[in-house]
Amino acid sequence: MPKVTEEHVEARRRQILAAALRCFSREGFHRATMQDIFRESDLSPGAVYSYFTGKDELMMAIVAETMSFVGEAASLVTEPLPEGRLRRPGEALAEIIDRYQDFELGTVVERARIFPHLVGEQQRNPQLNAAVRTGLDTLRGGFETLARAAQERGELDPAIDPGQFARLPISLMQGLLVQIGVYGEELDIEAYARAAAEAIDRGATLPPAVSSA
Amino acid sequence: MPKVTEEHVEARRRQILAAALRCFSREGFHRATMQDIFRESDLSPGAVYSYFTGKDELMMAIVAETMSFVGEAASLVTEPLPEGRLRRPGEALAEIIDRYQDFELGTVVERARIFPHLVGEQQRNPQLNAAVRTGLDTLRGGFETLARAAQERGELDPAIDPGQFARLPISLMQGLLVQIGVYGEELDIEAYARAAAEAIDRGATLPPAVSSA
Amino acid sequence: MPKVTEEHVEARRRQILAAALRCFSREGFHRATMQDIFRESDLSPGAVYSYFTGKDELMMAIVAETMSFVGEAASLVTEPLPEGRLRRPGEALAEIIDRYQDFELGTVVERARIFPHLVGEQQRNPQLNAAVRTGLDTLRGGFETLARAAQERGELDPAIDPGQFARLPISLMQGLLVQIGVYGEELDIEAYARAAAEAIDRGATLPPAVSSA
Amino acid sequence: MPKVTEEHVEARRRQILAAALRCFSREGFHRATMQDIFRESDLSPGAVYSYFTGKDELMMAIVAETMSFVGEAASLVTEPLPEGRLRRPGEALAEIIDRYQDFELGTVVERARIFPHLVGEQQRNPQLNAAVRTGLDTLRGGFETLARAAQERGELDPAIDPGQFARLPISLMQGLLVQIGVYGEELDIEAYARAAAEAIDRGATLPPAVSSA
DNA sequence: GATGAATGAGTGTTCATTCAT
DNA sequence: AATGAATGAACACTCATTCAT
Repeated sequence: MPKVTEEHVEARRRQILAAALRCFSREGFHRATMQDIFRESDLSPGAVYSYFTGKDELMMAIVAETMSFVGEAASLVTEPLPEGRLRRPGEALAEIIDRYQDFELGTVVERARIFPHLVGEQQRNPQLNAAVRTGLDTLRGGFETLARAAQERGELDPAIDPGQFARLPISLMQGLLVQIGVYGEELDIEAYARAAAEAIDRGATLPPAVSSA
Repeated sequence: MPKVTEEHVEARRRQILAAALRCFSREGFHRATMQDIFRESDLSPGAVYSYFTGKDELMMAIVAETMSFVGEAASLVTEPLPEGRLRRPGEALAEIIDRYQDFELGTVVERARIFPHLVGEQQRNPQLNAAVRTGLDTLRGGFETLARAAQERGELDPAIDPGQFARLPISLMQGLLVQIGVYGEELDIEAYARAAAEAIDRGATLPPAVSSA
Repeated sequence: MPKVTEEHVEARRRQILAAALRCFSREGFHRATMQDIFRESDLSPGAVYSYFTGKDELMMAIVAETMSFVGEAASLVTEPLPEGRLRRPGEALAEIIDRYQDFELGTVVERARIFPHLVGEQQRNPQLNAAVRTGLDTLRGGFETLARAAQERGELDPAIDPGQFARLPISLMQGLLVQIGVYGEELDIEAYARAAAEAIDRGATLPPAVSSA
Repeated sequence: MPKVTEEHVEARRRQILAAALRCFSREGFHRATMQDIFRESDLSPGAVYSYFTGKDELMMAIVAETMSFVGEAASLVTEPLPEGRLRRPGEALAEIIDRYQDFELGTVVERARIFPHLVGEQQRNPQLNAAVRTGLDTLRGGFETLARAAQERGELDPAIDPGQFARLPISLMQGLLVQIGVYGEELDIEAYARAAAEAIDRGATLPPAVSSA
């Protein structure tokens, strides 16, 4: 029965990763101990080590899971809406934030609190840095495309440099994560998303009034 | 000659803090070892320990120095310009970014790379979290004041919630730091500052054209 | 099988305590290093630290074991003999010395060589000092009781102050330990015990014979 | 002026030794730090190191000073009284205790509290052990001589083994030091000395009354 | 002579990992 | 497959000692 076993293996890996996420998000990658993870997962050292080669692999698995969100976000950004048009940049940002809340791994606050540790790790791991750059570049490229399209539609000031502009929604996402890390559950993510989308699409929200004139 | 000694002490402390900043920003607070700092500072363990009580104090000194920038930024935000008017929010953001580059401690990239480690630390240290919250709340309050003033001057859409809006320039600063962490020297901070200021003040840049009409 | 595990734990703790006793008795509490104890116990640092929280606990465990002898001695002193009478003070002292040799922890010489280190520790640790005082006060109280009883039986000069007198058998025990520390195996403990008992009970053993003459 | 300098040197050495005694007696030889001694002596490291080669020499100087008391005691024991007779053993013990209180080095309690540290040191330093043995053997030899003389004078039970008996006054001195270490100033040394002398000379104090009859 | 900043070997302790059961 | 006792390299930190001033 390879299938049953495989499912079991996958379940165990999930159980361990969930425990690792909680520990890493609470203490950081380097301060969390394997003991913490053994305790949090209710598993013995031997058990954990039979599913992962060690702490590094656990870290990287958490990192990969988190980064998969960036990839998902990047593909979401440039995907046309059902009605055929591309999203406005702020609209895309709001949707990314929305999806972030439904992401499967742990809770929103836990995921947000992993973020600075991921950045810290990426700063000292060239391989990881390369992966992050690629992900961010793709995402930024997507927002740049949306910005150009919005400019073409007359929804965004044509004087704006779309390449620089495209960094801003990314920053607003990153800043959101940092602020969730600070304020926890108290932060109103929906309100933030609306304000952020508005600010990014501001040039866009007015012209409709103009074009109706 | 107390002056000479005091200067010497201060110089040594600077030397050690600079080394600590480099180490912490490269490796993170918990991964950087005291040995790293001894090596980086060209000082022996005993020497370092005669100026600081230990790793924690070194961390906290770096944290405090970094946080002092938040305080400085907060007071800058609400300070009226020479001509008497308050800055527009984006204008204030651009100036904060500007000042950040002139901050005395280490290089811009080193300071930026400390940022995620500071966030990670603050997430698990309630005392530090309280300090960060206070700092961010003050800064946000400042931006909120600027936003209201801009609305009163007719430069910002009155439909905007100034409380939520005020989070955005802060996010744009935080996102900038994260992106410097990723892209290092390659990131064009000036261009980012211009784009960020524009986006925040967008409602403001158009009306002049409108009012001139 | 919790029993097996519990036995194993207890055995390991004994093994470590025995090693610690040898090290502490040879080098003193503060000069003995944990490395010494790892070597002496044939255990790794991690193993030792999984049974004891650190050097302090090891010290205190040795101290407690040693002090338990004082408690045992105190209760022995005032316990009536099978034939119903109380011991003469010197008799009680001899029995205490006797029991000391059968005490379970380490060898007689090792235990004796711990003694000055225990005294040194007690001199700078108020909590330990309080415990030692209590123990000694009880023991002295016991000898005082025996002295009064001997006086009543006409075996001890009634001019003697029993409170002061009661310090002397304690000193003879302490002095024995110090001299074992100096002379090691060469010291004839039995002969010492006989001489000490005689000296303490002298008023008791001779005068009856003399006065009857 | 070699004389002035020599005096100065001697004064400085005294000052340092006094500080060292206080530190060692408070913390023990191995727990007291050189920093403690610099602070206690109001001298800089360099100053202390120009009078003593290091901590070991300081320890040995304190030890020597303490041991010189043993030598003094030994010669006192066998020295005939002005009236020509030898002291009774208990009489000699009382006088030793008396002299101990007038000893020049530090206070009585400080000297007493050095004692266990000295014993601890002697247990691990063969050279020091040899010196202590020699001192104690001489002292014991002295008491043995007094005991034999007392037996010859009919003041001490001839059945007593003078060799073993001679250990007892030494133990009573050692026990006194230990108990001063425990009880500090509260211990009534005079009362202890009287009780101890009586116990040692017990056979002696009664017969004179008998023989005079 | 005197100072005290500096050294660096050595301390107590932790924790990722292994492997006999 | 699973356990958890055990390992040992690496860590933060201390302190006896030196030496440029």
